[in-house]
Amino acid sequence: MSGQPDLAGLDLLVRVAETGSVGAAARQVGMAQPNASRLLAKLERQLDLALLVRTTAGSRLTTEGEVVVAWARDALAGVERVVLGARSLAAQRKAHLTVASSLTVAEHLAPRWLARFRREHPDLHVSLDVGNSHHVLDRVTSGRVPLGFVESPTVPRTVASTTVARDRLLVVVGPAHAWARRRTPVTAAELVASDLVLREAGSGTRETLVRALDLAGHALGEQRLELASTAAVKAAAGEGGAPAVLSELAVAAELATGQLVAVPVADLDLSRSLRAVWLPSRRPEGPAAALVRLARASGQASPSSSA
Amino acid sequence: MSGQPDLAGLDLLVRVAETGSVGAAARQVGMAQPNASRLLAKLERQLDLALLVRTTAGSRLTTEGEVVVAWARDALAGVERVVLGARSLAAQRKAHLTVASSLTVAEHLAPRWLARFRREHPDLHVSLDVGNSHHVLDRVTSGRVPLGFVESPTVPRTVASTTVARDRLLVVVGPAHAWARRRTPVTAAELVASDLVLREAGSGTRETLVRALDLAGHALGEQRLELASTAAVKAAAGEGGAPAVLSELAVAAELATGQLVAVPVADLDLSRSLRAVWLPSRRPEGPAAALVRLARASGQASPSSSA
DNA sequence: CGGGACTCATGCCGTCTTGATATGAGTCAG
DNA sequence: CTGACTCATATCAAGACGGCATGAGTCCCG
Repeated sequence: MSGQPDLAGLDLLVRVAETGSVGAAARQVGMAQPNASRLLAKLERQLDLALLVRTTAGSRLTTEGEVVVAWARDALAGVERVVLGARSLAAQRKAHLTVASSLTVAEHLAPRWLARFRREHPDLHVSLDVGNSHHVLDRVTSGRVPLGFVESPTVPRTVASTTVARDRLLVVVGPAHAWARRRTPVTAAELVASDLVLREAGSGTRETLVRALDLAGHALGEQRLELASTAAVKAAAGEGGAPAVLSELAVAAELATGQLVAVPVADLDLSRSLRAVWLPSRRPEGPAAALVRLARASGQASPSSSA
Repeated sequence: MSGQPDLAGLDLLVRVAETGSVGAAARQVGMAQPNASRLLAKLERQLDLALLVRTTAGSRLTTEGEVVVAWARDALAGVERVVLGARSLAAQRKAHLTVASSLTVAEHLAPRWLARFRREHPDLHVSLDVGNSHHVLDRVTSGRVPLGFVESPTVPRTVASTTVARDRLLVVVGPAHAWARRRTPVTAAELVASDLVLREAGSGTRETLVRALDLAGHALGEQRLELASTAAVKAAAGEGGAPAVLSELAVAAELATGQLVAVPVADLDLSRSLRAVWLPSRRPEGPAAALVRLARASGQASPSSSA
């Protein structure tokens, strides 16, 4: 029924939790108090939950409200990443620091870097210039950007680099696919014989796969289903019965919810490193150096809990 | 400027990425095609980005669009958790399986369980009955719910239990606080002497802290700032200069972005286990057993907090 | 070569939602 | 007891949104 709860409503709710007052929350978002009141009432109606205990001296959360706020914070952080990211894509003009980034990095790592970076340097606009690995290396070597991030297995000798994270390609299928229940690894031969779904040529992920297959003495056939976006590949793999090869970063969420299942693979090395790259003559300094440091820090922060 | 991008717009964008067609995406969400077209145009205007390449034979993503879609999926998953969670809170009436849960579990673990559980059993309505640990144990021992989740350090002998995850309380301060730069551990004595911000009495987190302090031979003074919600505690600790004690699950996101900093603590054991509890006479079976299994599985997966 | 089925965009209209304002009731501190 | 705060309700205009009709372009099949 209630398809989409208002983001403004959730935002408001979180602020009420923080300030203890509907009016104060309304002021924070520049909204008139009566409208805030109405919006919160609507939210409660939509969710069919009593979220707030309104007294004439302020508002307190109910137990349910408390829980919903925690969830809402998470959700709002997610859309904040979209907004911040979109700004970084659009703000080429006003940017003080432009960073070239490959698709995988931009999609899965950059949002957190940007969010954190923004807190440390609120006055600094950083812009994202995203393309494939070739594009990134070109931008860096030509000196048009001081820093880039790529997921290539190797980088040319003309640039300096440091590894900020590791990544691995996974073979995934929908839960209904026969391979989902396989315990013995799939071989490279089986893989090329299957009706694999792929990104179009030029994608770094695809090139990594091709190279790995090549090293194992195999080659992809010509007749493949090629889709325009990672999302389309995921959808095809999940719904339909075809296997796909995607970055583990790209499918982490789907693996967690069981929408996709990872298939063990034999005799193929599908790992690669994500590197920061720069011209040796232009070693990162100041903000750029901070960004690299931050990237490396969040890269290794993934395993379980931190000290 | 562009405060809140429409969720409907992001949803639509993701579906366009999956289907390759604006019209098809519109049909999926039950929206007329012209409106979808208009909404997407508005989204592009708001973000100031060209997301789609519209041909008269369908629509393809631009590079920027591709990236935004990945971010949007994450964000949408976040709000989906809110919606699913809210349903589980509200649906007491129609529920086929009701589970009692403490606040910490409900806030930080339940959303993923619910999302995953929903995929495995789409027809099953599970309802969340959240309260403090005492409440949960009461519901379970009285037989009103077949299963509960608590974060107590111990459980009574009258119930059976299994540990599904571990948790630890952290002392956190805002980045501006003096303790943020401390390398030597804070002692229990320092902690009770500080102007600690706390939840109101009755919170499981607070009781764990009190017990740990008690074991170390300390007691909290009376005059404390008590706030009504975890969100308010976080805000007070982050903005103001006061330290707070919160579950590591609760502050994972803030630690990642640097809004809060964890302070090392000496001579206090602040760890606890999150347990599933049930009556020995009513060992979980079917869906309930599946839920416990699932909880344990995601517990030892990555916290990956993110999204 | 010419339907037919698909793609998308534009223009129009009625409705519903939203924002702004005014006001009243209840609580709390000086 | 007054002033500053809390919240809710009512009202009105402006803007957004949904639905429908239409036109232009592409692709495929007979």
